[in-house]
Amino acid sequence: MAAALQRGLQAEGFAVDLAHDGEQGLHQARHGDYDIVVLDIMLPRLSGYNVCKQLRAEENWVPILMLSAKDGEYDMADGLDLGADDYLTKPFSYVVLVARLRALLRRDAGRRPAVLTAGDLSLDPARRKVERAASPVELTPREFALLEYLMRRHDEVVSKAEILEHVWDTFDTDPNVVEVYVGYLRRKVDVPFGRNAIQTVRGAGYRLAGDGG
Amino acid sequence: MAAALQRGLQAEGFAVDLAHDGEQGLHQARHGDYDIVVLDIMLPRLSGYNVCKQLRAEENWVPILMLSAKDGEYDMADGLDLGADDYLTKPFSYVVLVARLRALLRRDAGRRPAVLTAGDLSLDPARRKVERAASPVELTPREFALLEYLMRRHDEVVSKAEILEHVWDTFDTDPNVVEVYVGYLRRKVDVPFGRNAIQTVRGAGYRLAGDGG
DNA sequence: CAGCCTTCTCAGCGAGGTCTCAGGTCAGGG
DNA sequence: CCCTGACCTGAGACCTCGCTGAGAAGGCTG
Repeated sequence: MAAALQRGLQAEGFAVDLAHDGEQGLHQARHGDYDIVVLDIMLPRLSGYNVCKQLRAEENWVPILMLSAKDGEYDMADGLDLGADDYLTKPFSYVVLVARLRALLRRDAGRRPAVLTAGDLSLDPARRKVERAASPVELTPREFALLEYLMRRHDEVVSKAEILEHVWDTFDTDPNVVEVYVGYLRRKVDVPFGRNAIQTVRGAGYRLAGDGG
Repeated sequence: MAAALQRGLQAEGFAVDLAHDGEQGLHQARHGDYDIVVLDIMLPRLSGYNVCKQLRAEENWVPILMLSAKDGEYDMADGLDLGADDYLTKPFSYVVLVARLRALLRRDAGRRPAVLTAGDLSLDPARRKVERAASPVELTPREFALLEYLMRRHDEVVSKAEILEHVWDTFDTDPNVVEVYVGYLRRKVDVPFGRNAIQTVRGAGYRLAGDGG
């Protein structure tokens, strides 16, 4: 049945990966950056039930649509309690499945956080969180705005005038304040990690290395 | 009354179908793909009570708002136990009805679990109950609304302006009132338990830690 | 009407963030 | 090798932001 679904969904325009047992599926879900997971309860090696539980325990919030036989050991309430986002019992209509998938994808499209990255440096504008090599970094609002601007233009050389305009919203301020804040940033995201992501381009401005320095 | 409601809601921009008895309503709910169902308890042929029960038994999770006379055979707890998502007793204000409908639609846009959690902090919107580490916490309506909003957006930084818009339904109020209520909340859900779930992000707003602080 | 609860305003305070300044360091050109 | 201009940085003044206690206003209940 999985193969049939795969062909059908691919014809629908989805890109589909298939896992043949729970362990493989869990591994793929962890590392594959999927938009959605379709999870059968009855799986070899590790039940869909446990795959779902495990993913949620790891704070992986990928949308999950569960499938199960009607009289299975687990019922819909269990599935939803475990953190599944939707649930279908066999036999289900293929059309219904696709409709539910689209609904889940639509729902999630709006919430998907746009996280900026440069090497092992990441910045999440919505959560206002910055991480270097998976450890959190605390920034003040001004520092955060500056880093966000540099990351949005990573690999480009950005002049102090541009920075003043976009981060400070002025143009006739002493550019030294930019130098000062670049210094603050370096001491928080580069120096403690032995990196050099924020580079000075003498006479031109600064460049944030796209590979994180 | 049903016809009056239909006209009012249509004026409000909703598309409304009307059923004249329980059996017809059940049939329409089954096949109509509605965003929400408003269900009177007292119906000819099949009570609203039984319509709700039947739909849930069929694993139809369309949001249901129940209406009933004040001293009816069934009370609010019965309705909620049956799987209704919200409940109004007659006489009710039309404005309140619309507000609840919108709240249900909004809530269901994410088909989230009925109970919001963040670590050992939990909030049940339907039952208006909050618990920290399994012990109940008493909140005023305003405090509850604020916590609910923060929990729906846990881990995100939420600005005072957003909070004012969604919890106070204004945008040009002195943001200090938010600070005051955040203070109240902390003294009820964080301080007595030695937690720090509600974090200040200076210059940006507040963040409710997803793991409960 | 009295008492209680809730909401909201206000003003003071203290921590933390921003920015200026001056002196130090460094790169590049003559 | 020295000069010059660009950049870096430590120190500190200033001031904004957020927290809090006090209390007024309004509503609900008994």
